[in-house]
Amino acid sequence: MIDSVQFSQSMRAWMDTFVHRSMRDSARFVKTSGYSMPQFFLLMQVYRRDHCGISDLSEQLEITNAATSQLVDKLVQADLLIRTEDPLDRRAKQVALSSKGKEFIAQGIQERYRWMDALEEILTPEEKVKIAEALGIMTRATKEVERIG
Amino acid sequence: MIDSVQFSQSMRAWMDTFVHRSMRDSARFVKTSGYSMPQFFLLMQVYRRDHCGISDLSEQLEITNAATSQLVDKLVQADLLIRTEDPLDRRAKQVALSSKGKEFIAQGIQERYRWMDALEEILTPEEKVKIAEALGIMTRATKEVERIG
DNA sequence: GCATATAGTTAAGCCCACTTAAATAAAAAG
DNA sequence: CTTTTTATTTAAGTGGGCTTAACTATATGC
Repeated sequence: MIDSVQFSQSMRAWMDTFVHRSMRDSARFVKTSGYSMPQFFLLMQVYRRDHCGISDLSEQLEITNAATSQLVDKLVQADLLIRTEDPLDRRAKQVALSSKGKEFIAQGIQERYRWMDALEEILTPEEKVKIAEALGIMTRATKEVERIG
Repeated sequence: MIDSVQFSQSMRAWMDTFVHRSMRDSARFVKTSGYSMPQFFLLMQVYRRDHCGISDLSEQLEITNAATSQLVDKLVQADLLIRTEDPLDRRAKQVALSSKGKEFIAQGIQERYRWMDALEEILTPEEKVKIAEALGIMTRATKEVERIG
């Protein structure tokens, strides 16, 4: 029981600070980049899936196909996305990041990692080992949860 | 050196899954709530600071005072915020969450914690202890970083 | 006390994301 | 081969967030 309480408390405290930080940093990065949040989210989706169709994206982003199509179109025009016909189904389109798009996302992720470097500097080696182990456990567990339910 | 590599890798893997999850969950919650992301962010800011002025919020959200004023006004009308005159400086306003606003934010945070409960169920007691310790270290370190630079 | 700076609001207007409805075109079903 | 379903696009229209510019009201500095 004590384990659970400690776990919950430390987890919540961590989430509060971490979510706030990552949201703020992402928002700042996107704003200075000149692109919009919806555009960024869409690009992140494509990044995570490597390539995908319009309907996939609509489902993930929970917007209509029409909205996705328009959003994608702008990003294609901005040279961040490449849109090609799916050879197996000529109705469908395959969307993928262009090199410019990849670079953009890479920057966004790097931005996200920036403070991690700062964090690393003030941690002792023993602390790092502990954290690495714990995060490994959590990442695996999260994937497990995602898989099950 | 090996510590650092392991630390970085586990940290990045964790951030990837975690940021994605929390962003998606937040977006979904906000969408179903009927309010907008900017409104949600503003409310979260107020929540984090307990109460604050318009200019404070503008600075945090990196938008103009005019935008903040309008956003706040809508949230006051929606009964999520309470706006009062600062007694020490009658030009300034104090903005705080109403009970409805508090409830809304509480829901948002709870949503964020929901998967954590699922996570907890599949972890062993020993794993929980390790994680609690590691997250405690990280939360303190993050605050330290924030304080310094 | 007067000039200036500061906190916030209001108004006008722009842009963008989003929706619905209609259209196109290809695949699947019968 | 015709009908129906599926994937996407286009067009029209709505609403919201944001900015700039102008305005009000209070505080501060000389």
